[in-house]
Amino acid sequence: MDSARLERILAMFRDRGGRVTTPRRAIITGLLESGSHVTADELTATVQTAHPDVHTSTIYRCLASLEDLGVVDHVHLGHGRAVYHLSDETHQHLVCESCGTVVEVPDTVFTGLAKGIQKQFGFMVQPRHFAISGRCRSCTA
Amino acid sequence: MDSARLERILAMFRDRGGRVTTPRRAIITGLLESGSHVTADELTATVQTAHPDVHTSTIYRCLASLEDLGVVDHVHLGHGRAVYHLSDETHQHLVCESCGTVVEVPDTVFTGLAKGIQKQFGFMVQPRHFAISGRCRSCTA
DNA sequence: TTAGCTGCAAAAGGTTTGCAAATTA
DNA sequence: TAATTTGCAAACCTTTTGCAGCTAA
Repeated sequence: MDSARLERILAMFRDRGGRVTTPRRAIITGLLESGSHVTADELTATVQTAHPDVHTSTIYRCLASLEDLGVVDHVHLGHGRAVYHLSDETHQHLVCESCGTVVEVPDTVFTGLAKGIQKQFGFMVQPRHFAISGRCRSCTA
Repeated sequence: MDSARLERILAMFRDRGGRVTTPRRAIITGLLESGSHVTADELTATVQTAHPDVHTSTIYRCLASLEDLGVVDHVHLGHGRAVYHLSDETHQHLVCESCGTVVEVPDTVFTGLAKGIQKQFGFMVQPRHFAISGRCRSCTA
C-alpha cells in the first residue's frame, strides 16, 4: 500500500533513537490498511493474521509510542473501548447511543462551537479524544 | 438538605412497584449532597461514612435504576471512569486533557452545533454522555 | 407472603506493568 | 555491546453478574 508512508513513520522512530522492529512494521502496516478507525483488539487481530506472535501488550505499547510521535490519536466511542486512527484524518465521531452507529463528520462542523467556547470560557476545544453522543437518523424516527 | 426532593425521588420508586430501602435513601441523599458530579467511587465513599455496609455493587445498581427513572445521568470524563449527576442540571462538561480540570458550560452553547449537525447529518446530538476534550485556559498559555 | 433488593464473591472487559529474554543499532 | 523492544503472565480499574439471604410492601 503506502509503503513510503510506512517508511516515513519508521524513520520517526529511528530519529528518536528508537528501533525499527518487525512488530512495529506490522502494526503500522495494519493501521495504514485499516479503515478510518480501529480498536486495539481489531488491530491485534489484523496484525496476528501475518504475525501470530505479536502480543496485545505490544500493540498497546506501539500505539502509545505512535501517539507520542503525533502519528496516531485515540477516541473514546463509548463505555470502555477506544478506537485509534491516523491523526491526519481530521474528522469527529458521532456515536448513536441507541444502536452504536458511528457517523464521521468533518472537523469544520465544530469550528463555530470551538470559537464560542474559546471566547466565553477560555477553553480550547479539541474534541478528538471523545465522541459526541446522540441519536442517529434511523433511531430518531 | 432537600428532603422534599429525596421523598419525591423515593416516591418514583414506589410508583413503579419498587421498594424504598435504607441503601437507596443513603445513596440519593449522597447524590443530593454532592456537588455537580461524582464518580461511583466517590459516592460509595460518601455513603459508606454513614452506612459502611452498602456495597459498591448496590451503588451501581441504584445509579442504574435512577438513570432509568430519568433522575440521574452519567458522563464519561475520561479513560475509564464516569461521573454521575442529577439530570436536571443541564450543563455540559469540558475536560482538560492536560490537567483534568472540568469546566461546566450551559447546554445552550451547543444548540447551534446541534442544529447544524441535525440538518446536515440527521443526527440528533445529545452530548450528555460524553465530555468534550480540549485544553483549559491555564494549560493553553 | 413474595417480589424486589442487598451483600458478597467472583467475573468481565479493556488496558497496563514487571521482568527476563530477544533484538536492534 | 548497550539500550530498546518484546512476549508472557499477572495486575489493575471500573463495572457487572450470579446467587442465596434479607426485607419492604
